[in-house]
Amino acid sequence: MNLPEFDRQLKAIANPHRLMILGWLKDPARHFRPQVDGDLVEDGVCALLIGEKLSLAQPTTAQHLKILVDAGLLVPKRIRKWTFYRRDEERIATLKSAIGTQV
Amino acid sequence: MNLPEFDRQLKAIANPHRLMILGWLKDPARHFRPQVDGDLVEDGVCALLIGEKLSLAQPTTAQHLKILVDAGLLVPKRIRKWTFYRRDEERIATLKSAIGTQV
DNA sequence: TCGTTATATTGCAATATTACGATTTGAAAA
DNA sequence: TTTTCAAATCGTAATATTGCAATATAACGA
Repeated sequence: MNLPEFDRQLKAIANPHRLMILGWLKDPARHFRPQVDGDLVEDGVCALLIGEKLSLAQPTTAQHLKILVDAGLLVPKRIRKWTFYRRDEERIATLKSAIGTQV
Repeated sequence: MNLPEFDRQLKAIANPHRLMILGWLKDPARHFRPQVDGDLVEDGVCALLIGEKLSLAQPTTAQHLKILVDAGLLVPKRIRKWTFYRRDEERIATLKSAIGTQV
């Protein structure tokens, strides 16, 4: 893992709101109500529901989600009008492993 | 672990210079020349040597070290004129464990 | 096509972070 | 006591982060 990416990922998780997003997405069905289009687990959670739970303005939520996507920790999936977000468990596992060896 | 402290620790490690400090202090003898007062492993590494390796100005190095100490990841020890820094392996292990469960 | 809904982008303000020079403090040496 | 050296603190500049309002874009529905 190259250092710039590692650093970007560490910065991505070093924020309470983004930590909450990652936590909620571990078990979407437990934290979000069912969606019409897109399965909570298969496709991920709609940005609207995440923003609702964060109690932040829509652009701010979008910004946090972008940081997590750019860090490779979330995968976005556009379905119809919505963008659903789910964890990239493989990248997250790699990050944790890197923290284990490099910190 | 309360969230403010966890967040402070994540922010502390989310910086390339501070990551390097933590990395070097894992095996001080490998990365630093012997010191006159204070054992590299027992007492830790002198701030001067750390700053030298970072190629940063003294106040900047002191600031980085303070952030790591405030996060509980480094332990400072004043001996004579110098302050030596070593890792707090227990706190670091606790942090890694928290990342494992919360990220 | 026109209006509505969901998301993304832009621009901006407030605050935090990172860096440095200058100065102060603390301990030791002259 | 005075000087010297290591570290800490202060003040400040440059940059990054975090938040929001306004606006643009994309996708749908009438």
